Amino acid sequence: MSKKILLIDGNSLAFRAFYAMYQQLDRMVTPEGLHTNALVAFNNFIESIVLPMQPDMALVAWDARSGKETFRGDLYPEYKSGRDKTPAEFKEQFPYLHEMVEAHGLHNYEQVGLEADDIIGTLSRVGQAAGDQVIIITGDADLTQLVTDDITVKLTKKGVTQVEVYTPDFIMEQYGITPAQIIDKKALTGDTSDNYPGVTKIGEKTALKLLKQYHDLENLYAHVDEMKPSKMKEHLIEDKDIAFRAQKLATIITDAKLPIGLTDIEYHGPKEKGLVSLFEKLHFKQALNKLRANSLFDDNGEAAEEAETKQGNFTEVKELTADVLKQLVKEKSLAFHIDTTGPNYHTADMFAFALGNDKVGYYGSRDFTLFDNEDLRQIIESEDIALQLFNAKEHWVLCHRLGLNLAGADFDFLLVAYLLDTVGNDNVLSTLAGRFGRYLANDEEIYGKGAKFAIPEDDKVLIDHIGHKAQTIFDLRDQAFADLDEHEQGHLYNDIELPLSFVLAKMEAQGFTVKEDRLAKMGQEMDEQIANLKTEIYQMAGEEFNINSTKQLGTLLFDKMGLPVIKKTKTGYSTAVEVLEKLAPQAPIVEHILAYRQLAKLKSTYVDGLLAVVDPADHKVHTRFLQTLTQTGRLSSVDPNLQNIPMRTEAGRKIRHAFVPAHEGWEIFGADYSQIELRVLASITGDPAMEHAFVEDEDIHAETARKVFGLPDDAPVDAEQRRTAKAVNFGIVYGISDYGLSKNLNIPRKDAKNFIETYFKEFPRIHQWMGQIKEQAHKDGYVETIEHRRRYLPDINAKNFNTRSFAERTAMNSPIQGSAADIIKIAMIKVSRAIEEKGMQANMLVQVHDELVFECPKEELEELRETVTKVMDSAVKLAIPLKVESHAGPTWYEAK
DNA sequence: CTTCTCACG
DNA sequence: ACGTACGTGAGAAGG
Repeated sequence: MSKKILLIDGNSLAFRAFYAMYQQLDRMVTPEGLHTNALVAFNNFIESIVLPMQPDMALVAWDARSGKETFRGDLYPEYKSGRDKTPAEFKEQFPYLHEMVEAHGLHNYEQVGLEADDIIGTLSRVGQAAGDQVIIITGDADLTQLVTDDITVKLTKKGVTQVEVYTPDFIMEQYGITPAQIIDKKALTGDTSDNYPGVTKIGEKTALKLLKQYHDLENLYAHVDEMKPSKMKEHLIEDKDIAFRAQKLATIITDAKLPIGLTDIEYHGPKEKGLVSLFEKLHFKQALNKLRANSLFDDNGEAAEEAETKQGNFTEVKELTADVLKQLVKEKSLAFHIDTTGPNYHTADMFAFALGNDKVGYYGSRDFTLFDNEDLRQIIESEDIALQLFNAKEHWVLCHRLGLNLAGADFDFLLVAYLLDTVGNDNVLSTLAGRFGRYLANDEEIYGKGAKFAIPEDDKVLIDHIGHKAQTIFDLRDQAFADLDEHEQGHLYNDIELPLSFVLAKMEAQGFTVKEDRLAKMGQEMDEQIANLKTEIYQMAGEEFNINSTKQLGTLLFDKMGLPVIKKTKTGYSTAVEVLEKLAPQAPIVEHILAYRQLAKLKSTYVDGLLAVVDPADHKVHTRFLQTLTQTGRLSSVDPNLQNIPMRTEAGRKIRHAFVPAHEGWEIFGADYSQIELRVLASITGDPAMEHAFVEDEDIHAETARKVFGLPDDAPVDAEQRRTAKAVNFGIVYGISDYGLSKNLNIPRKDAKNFIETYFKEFPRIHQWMGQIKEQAHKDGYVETIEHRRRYLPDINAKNFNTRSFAERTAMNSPIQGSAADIIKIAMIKVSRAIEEKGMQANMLVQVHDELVFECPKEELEELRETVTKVMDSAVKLAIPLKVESHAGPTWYEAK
């Protein structure tokens, strides 16, 4: 019977693998310092291309490691010379490539005196002779000369997981020649990568033309005298020897003497133990998890053993009943978890929950009427039963919907994992558990995703899964808390993030009232203006097109109207605001397009977008503040995003008229920190000049202007100077670069550089701190805020200048932005407590990074203003005073 | 599902 | 020489 024989060109694929993931080189390093980019890509290649083929025989051929003494070297000493030296980061991965091949159940082979091509060439002919089907995978187009009806070559196209299939028909279609003629094509053109020449001035196009006419090299030279006189003819005659030598060099050996045969390369599938040990060595966490997930269902001996130990992580999950709850209510500590049908826990359906601990075991249920059970209510509401959770904020809201007040939260795995390491935090229990070496099935595997989402009918599947979640949370508690201690983050977790999560939960549940009719009316007015603008734009353009399409707009402005291209994007012309503003003086249509853009944005995002998420039951929007997303410690807000409601332009700011208090006779009150990031910077660095400016409550941008423009202390500063200084201050906070500043201010880079140098001279401690924080990042691999919030910077020692520079700017910016985030978080907790203690009715509604928004009865306004200002002012003790400004009014529009 | 643009701090 | 300002989320296009 015909067998499937797979022959892989190891060197060319490994080489491709290395460069396919070259961008990742610096970030893919094991703790031992081994680069793994080629290994990762090669593993992907085997898993996605090789395994699905299920070959009967499989071999990976390598060029012999010792020297290149092949016949080709004898024939032409320059063969393959002049190549760049193999990078050390690639070389060190070679031994593991061989081990990986073995572990996947493939065979390695190399032989002195032969190249990988020759081994593949020879074995492919052996296979063909035996009547088998041969598949060759390579990144080297040379091998296509081996193609026949029984031998297919798959050539990697992009990276290593996309291939193009070469058959005789395909080659004929592509080049108009047969596979055998590929050798003669190379005889004529030579090969720059293998460093041997062909006939002078003959490239691919000419070679193909000649081969179509004369079929092969021998015949061509037999008739070369009959050719019309031409430069090409002269070159052909001149370089005849070179051509025949190139022909020999290009010819892959198909009859080498090999001590191995087909029976030596039989494929019997991957060797699980080998893979596990290799992946552990290489710290391939994803690959390991995948392996473990699959082995649970695998029934071959070796894998089953593996599965047992993995399943041993979990105890049996039982059905939760009222009797069980009688037992559970006596426990001091319980893991608790609810699953919902979607990420928006304000609206998603709850379909299963679990409770348990290591002593009494784990219990799951789909029956939410159990939440009427007194024992369960006590478990959730009692301060005395410590709850172990994944996302405490979500569970507070879910319990709130069930009419319960969640209390006694002890461990929030999501929050702790985020504090330990913000990088690669996908907010999914199973992946975070993986970070702690604990396997758990993905929700996606159990429930599916998107349209395929379905709650399993089988209790065994559903109840087991949710029970295992509870167990995972419970089991990881001690380890996670120990890590937290090691990071000195106990205070950050216990006194800031965990209490904050309940402050946020209440804000979310409270919601912000939106006057839908006001919004709708604004929408109508906008629609009219949009329609008018559209007509004018079409008229000016002389045609109708989709103004929202950057592609169509680009065609109009740059191709049809011939306006100068200011900036390009990856895919075409940029039509961003800064580009259009530069074009506006040259073409009146541009102003209209800008106006259209602004209105279209406001209408779709803020009018239609907001109306779509207003809860019809209470006319409020209930955002979710994501507490474990940003890399700096800030919050983010989704569904809707209440942190980017327009403010900077009057037209946009009007949207805020629609945000109103929940009750008649109430007001909206906003309080914001003035210049908090610069104050934090002044405080951390202890810079005397900056400190002085803040202590004296000077205009900081004007003060900076005097410094960078060398003006006397009390000299007046004009608007332009202040604007420039403001941009410099922003730049400082972002981790300044002359390039960035020059772009922002639209000034020559040299001038920007001057500003920065002067700035650093005038604020020497800031300069000093910038150097120090970078150094610390290089040494430790992370930076910290005033509350020990940590941000890891895996790219800080990258070889690539850009990658490294980005990490360095981040090192400067994160402690500043993050410390400001720490401060307002502390303030939020204290404000919330103060409101409660004073028995005030006010509600905190939104946080916008340096600003808090409240609603309160009019009579309470002054007390609230006093309380909030005082608490925010004194939230933390800094060397620099914090300053709070506040505004109030009937809507959010006035409260800023 | 990615890219571009634009809203906020 | 390199070619970047820091942190977010949402909507519309277009493949």
